[in-house]
Amino acid sequence: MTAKQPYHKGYLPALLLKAAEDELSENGLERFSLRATAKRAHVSHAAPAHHFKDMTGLLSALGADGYRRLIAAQEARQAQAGPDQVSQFVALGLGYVDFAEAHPALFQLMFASEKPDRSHPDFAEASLAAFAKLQDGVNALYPDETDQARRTTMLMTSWSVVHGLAELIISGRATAPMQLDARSPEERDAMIHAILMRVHEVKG
Amino acid sequence: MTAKQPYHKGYLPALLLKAAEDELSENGLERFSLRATAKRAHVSHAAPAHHFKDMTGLLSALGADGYRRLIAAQEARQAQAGPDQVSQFVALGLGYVDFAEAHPALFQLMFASEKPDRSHPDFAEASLAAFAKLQDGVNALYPDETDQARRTTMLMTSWSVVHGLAELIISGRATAPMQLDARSPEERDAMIHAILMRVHEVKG
DNA sequence: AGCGTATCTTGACAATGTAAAGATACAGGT
DNA sequence: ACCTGTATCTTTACATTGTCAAGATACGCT
Repeated sequence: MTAKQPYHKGYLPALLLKAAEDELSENGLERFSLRATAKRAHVSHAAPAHHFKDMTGLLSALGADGYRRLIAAQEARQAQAGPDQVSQFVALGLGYVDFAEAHPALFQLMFASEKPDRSHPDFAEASLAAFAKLQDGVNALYPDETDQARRTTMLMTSWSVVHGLAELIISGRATAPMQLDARSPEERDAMIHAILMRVHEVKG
Repeated sequence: MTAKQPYHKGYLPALLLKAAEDELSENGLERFSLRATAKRAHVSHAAPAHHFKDMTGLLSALGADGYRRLIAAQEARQAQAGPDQVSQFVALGLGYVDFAEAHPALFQLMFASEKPDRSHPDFAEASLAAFAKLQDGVNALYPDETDQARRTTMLMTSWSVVHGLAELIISGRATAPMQLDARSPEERDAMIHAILMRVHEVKG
């Protein structure tokens, strides 16, 4: 029984995903390193390749998990929102920004990066589910006979304003010029609420 | 007179910036390489350091130039728009999206990257000028007695929707799910126009 | 013409992602 | 119990990257 433990014990994939996310949170997406991730998981630098082929494979799995947690963040907001369709729809936007603020680097990986493989089954399925949820939320706001082109336009508009707000916040573009960080969470939520309702011309 | 030309001739900084932008356009921001940029400019890999200290220095200069060209794209739209303040404001948004579509990687470098040094004088001045232009456009829409908090909210909203649209387009997130690329430029412009006017409650 | 500085090249270094080969653990059959 | 094959992990190696230091060349100035 020697003191050195030559091999790793435990379920490595989950440990690597956790290590990768910690690495992302601390160093950001642009300084992400596969070897540093392996080191953080107390494994050799080539160990990840046996579970996720590439760095692409690891980041694809991590991104897929991110989409599932994005949906969870939205559902958390929906759970504490009013039952009407407008409140439920606004909750989608609030959860979207919540997630981006809580996991900025992961958010960038999911939406603005070419590192993950978007055709990877796990990633594609998860991202489509998140998109479908947004699409359903928009459709619920309009009667069945609404023109399809108009639906698409409103979907595009809603997604753009929420996504843009999230991007500007996490990239720091919104902090210095307009002290958005000085606003209280309640003010922020009220602003998102007002914007989305104005975009959709609903009275509330 | 030997055939080999040991040293480079010409004004290197401009050549390097051009090479760096070509490199960005072809490979994207995440695969950008300083050595490849130097090779493209037919210079040794250490030559850029004498004009722009770092890779950070080069990308900061490139980003600053990007902001100046972003303003130019907006002014080009303003030149062919109506003289009223609403049309002039909408032109800012159209030029913003024009620039993002024409130079996606440069756009990401400018807004969503930590590679450039945002405290670099040239970069900071150019980015502030672009922001000020947007700010002036929003302020022109509202009378002088308008509440400052409301001004900030409307600025935030306008920037978010236009920036989000640009991000979703250049990252490819808007193409597959809603065939945005299938829409004609006129339809795209009309959509941006309608969105911005609705956000600002102006009649037109 | 000579000197000093700016500009550019060459060489070296550590860090990175990936592939190949070696080492260890483990399951299943006999 | 033992052997064998496979999965898992490590080690080694390689090409590429950004940065630094040192050497080579060009050019302005006196």
